Amino acid sequence: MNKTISDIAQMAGVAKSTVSRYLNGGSVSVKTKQKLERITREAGYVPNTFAQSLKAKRTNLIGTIVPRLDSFAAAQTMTGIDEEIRAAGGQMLIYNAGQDRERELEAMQELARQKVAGIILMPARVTPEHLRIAEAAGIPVLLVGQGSDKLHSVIYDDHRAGLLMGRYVLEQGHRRIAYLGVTEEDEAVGRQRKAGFAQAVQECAGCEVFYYESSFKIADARLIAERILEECSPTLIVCATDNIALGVVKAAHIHGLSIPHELSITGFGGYEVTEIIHPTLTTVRFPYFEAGKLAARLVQRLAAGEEVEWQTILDVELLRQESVDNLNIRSL
Amino acid sequence: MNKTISDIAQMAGVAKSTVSRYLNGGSVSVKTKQKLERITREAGYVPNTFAQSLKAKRTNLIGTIVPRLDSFAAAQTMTGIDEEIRAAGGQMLIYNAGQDRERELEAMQELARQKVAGIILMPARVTPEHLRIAEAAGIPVLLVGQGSDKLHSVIYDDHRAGLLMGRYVLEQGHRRIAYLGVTEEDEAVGRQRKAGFAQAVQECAGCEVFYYESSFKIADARLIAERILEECSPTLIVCATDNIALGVVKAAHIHGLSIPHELSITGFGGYEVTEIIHPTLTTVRFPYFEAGKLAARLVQRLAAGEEVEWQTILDVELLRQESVDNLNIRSL
DNA sequence: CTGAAAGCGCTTACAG
DNA sequence: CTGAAAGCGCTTACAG
Repeated sequence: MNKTISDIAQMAGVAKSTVSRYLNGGSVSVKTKQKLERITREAGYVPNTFAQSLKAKRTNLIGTIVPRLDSFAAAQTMTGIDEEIRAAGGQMLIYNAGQDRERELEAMQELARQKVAGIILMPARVTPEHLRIAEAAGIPVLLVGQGSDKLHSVIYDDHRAGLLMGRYVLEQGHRRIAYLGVTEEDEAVGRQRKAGFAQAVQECAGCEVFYYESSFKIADARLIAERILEECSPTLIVCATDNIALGVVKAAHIHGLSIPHELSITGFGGYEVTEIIHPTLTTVRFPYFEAGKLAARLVQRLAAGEEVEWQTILDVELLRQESVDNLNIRSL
Repeated sequence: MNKTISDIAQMAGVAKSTVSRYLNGGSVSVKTKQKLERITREAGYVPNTFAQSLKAKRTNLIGTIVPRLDSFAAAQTMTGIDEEIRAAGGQMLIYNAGQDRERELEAMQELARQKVAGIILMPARVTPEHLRIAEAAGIPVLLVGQGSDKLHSVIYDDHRAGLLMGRYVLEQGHRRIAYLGVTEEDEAVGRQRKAGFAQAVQECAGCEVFYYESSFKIADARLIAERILEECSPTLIVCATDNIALGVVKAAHIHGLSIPHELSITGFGGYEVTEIIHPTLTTVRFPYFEAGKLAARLVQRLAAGEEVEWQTILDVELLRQESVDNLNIRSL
């Protein structure tokens, strides 16, 4: 029922190859061009993508592997990737790894098998298997959010994010602080943010910091927050992500602690919800959307065989909102 | 560099067709089966999906068209669809329509062209063009969230949602209420929710309701909330979605109104954030994830040529949380 | 159970 | 500028 290139060729009285050339912008006489233009339009011709890909051995698909579909960061990044790829006439194929490393690796193989032009990966951690599969895939693999010395990447300046936040809260006079981080297996979120924060602390005398660890889940963060409040009564809890901060905010409300006067709280991420809640959450904005757009551009250039910068570090921005008390003013 | 079926055939000393039959579970002798098993494994053979699809004229891809990637409802639905399709050995191809009807229609055509096995569509509104394209596509199209008398659908009981919420807030003694809805072009969210609410109001004497309209955006809702507060000072604002409710909550905070004592607020949706904010938001839970799973099952059955129920209505559940004041108790 | 052959719809050198 | 031919990797009747 769908017209093929042969049908068109027959209707136009030319050879299939001429139609193909016309379709792909090859050299065709003005006359046949006009004729073909009319006929393909009238016949409602649409090329069969499988046949095209089978022959050309490539697609305009970019595979995107996300840890989960329902996270602010993933959604923003996907939106950015999609926008950019669509503008270039391509298409984004999303693979949900469900926060499971095995599925992440499977996804890479599956996408390679489908001959996507490139893969954008948002891993929690880059393992040797990732590198092995990426190499075997034979197509460009670009990392977002985590770096690697073997793969191209777009990353955030997590260290600076931690530093900015650390300096800011110290400026505000906080000296008894809990840092609620995540596993150091996560280089970006677990190590770098914490290291940046720790550096700020080192620059300042007489500051006491208590380090804790949570998963990325709001509910888990909330439980640990309860323990923190019991164990060390800080004036401030610095949380490694906005979601963790939300869990801590929840715990504070349940304990009847007023934010920021009885407990200050900060996050990292710049999720939309941080501006919605009351008080608004002081955090560091990460340019997820921009990272997605950039990643899409880079992976497309890699797919085209172009040279591309090895690693791009995107800048972050401190968002001073309402959830941090200024202890200097108070003590005046 | 990738092995083909011919390579395998040659290595095994059999014909290509035998290899193909083995791969597709056709009748092969135990002996050749074992041989082929070993050889395909050792050679790391992976079939070329394009060649398969070209020949078989079908894929195991299900296209999903979402209005946006970064919404709670869309994310939950996609996660459900993905989980179910993956379990069945298929794959989900996501298309982001960016809340643009034109792009939604284009996406349908594009997916049809790619010979996906079926399309799951989450439209804001079903137009005649949708129906025309769906028919021309020649593949099953299933709607989620909006019904139609021409297409299969999975919908929510929006009318009952409105009714449950209406009855509940009236029970709590509210008699001066603002309803902040959305355009009636949206049959489900705009018309049905409001109609259910209006029915509850009709069952109750002496209740005054002021109807307003907003877009789906938090910022817009916030602006309209300001107007509502000035114009009619209700004890309660019923919002057509949780996001709209968040905008109203924000406006209340800015005006220094305490929730729920000075202003009660409700939403619809059951977004995760409603349990995070303080006070928690009274809302109606919509089973987005379950809808996604069901939609995936149904569209796959349709793709297999099976008979499927025309429309499935999923039930909703009132979540009584903290954002509605009980005026009865107070007046005692 | 197995093989030879045709063909899915397209692209790409190669002649002319 | 145009056409005939080969081939991408697979599946599917059809014989045997």
